[in-house]
Amino acid sequence: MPDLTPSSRAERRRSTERRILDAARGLFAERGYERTTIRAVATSAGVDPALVMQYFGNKQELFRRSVHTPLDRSADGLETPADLLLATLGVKLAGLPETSLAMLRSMLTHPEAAEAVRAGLNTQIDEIAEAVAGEDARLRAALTVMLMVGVTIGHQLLDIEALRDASPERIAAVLRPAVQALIEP
Amino acid sequence: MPDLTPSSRAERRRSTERRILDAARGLFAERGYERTTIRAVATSAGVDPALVMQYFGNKQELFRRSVHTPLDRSADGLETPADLLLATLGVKLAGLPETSLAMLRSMLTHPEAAEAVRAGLNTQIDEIAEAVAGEDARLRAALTVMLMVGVTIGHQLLDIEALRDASPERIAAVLRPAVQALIEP
DNA sequence: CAATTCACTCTACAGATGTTGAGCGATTCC
DNA sequence: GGAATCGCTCAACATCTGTAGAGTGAATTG
Repeated sequence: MPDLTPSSRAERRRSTERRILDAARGLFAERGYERTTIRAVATSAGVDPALVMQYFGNKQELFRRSVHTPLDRSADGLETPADLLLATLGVKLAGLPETSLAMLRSMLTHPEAAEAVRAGLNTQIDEIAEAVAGEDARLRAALTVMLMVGVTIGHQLLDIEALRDASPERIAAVLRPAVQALIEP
Repeated sequence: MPDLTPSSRAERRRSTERRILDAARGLFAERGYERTTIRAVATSAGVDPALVMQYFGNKQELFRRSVHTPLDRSADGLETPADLLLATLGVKLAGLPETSLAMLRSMLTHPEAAEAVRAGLNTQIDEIAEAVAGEDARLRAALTVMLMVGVTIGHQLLDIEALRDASPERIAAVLRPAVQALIEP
């Protein structure tokens, strides 16, 4: 059912590598790091488990590569002039990229995911803090970011009804005054 | 080093059961469900792994019992008249009970923990929604709750610097206007 | 004090997991 | 067209996991 052309060796390699990464990313996002097995990834990619190892060496590295976002600046290191936060939240609620879902899902139980998320969030916090005046700038930025994270978790990972039933626009609208209260002392 | 009195059989039983539960709770809170092994719990409690099984039947049940909060109403089913939210947040930031930490830690990767947390949060949301007027009551309540969860995760589980360095009072103070903006349309 | 109960440990098993090395067969190179 | 390359699979490993059953010795009971 995929492409019928066996194509060249190099192409095939890239193709299956991508299939493995896609499968891994999906499973990491859905189940988190520990519950995702090499075998499950291999099966989902239609490949032998040993091949996964050959390609990525170990599970850790597979996770890193799955979760790596090449140039997608909007994914995690967003460009946030204080109020566009809500726009990017809209994006997040509409459907966070699987790389981010995978890291969010694993961040509480997998040390490396935790570190990656921590680093990403701290970057965001610093960026936002610059746009905020006052002594509490970093604190306010951090609280704003964790508000976004909390809402995202409730919506995307925990599937809280009250959030699932609301449109991203409505959520953003309700959230706006709260965000303003946080970043505009 | 513990009590030297071997005491009665019944006492000893309760005592070691509590030791096991304490050990389990601590490990679940620290590592989450999957990374916590029966053997680690047993070792930490100074007991044979088989005894843990004998006492609790299986890991799932051990988790349930570890995480069960007997009468601690302030833990998760808080009594929230809309503004006392911040007071209870203060409690959370000062040090969430380990039962809650264990569930929070595991909620993204362990289905049963997810369900328990979802149920607890929905209860909170309902309680808060009653105190909020307007069409968006439940949505506003949900966003408020997820704000709290987000901040708690950042502070307790991810150890975000900007939050770690701030006192609970300061956090509550900065948060107040935002919460008001959410629950007072 | 003899019999029994019972908290507790030892040993072991079955299954899953990450990981490895040998090998096969088609593609590529000269 | 023969040799080398290389994507890929097979079979197997060592380890760790949750879990079960038999047994032991001290507390309890009559």
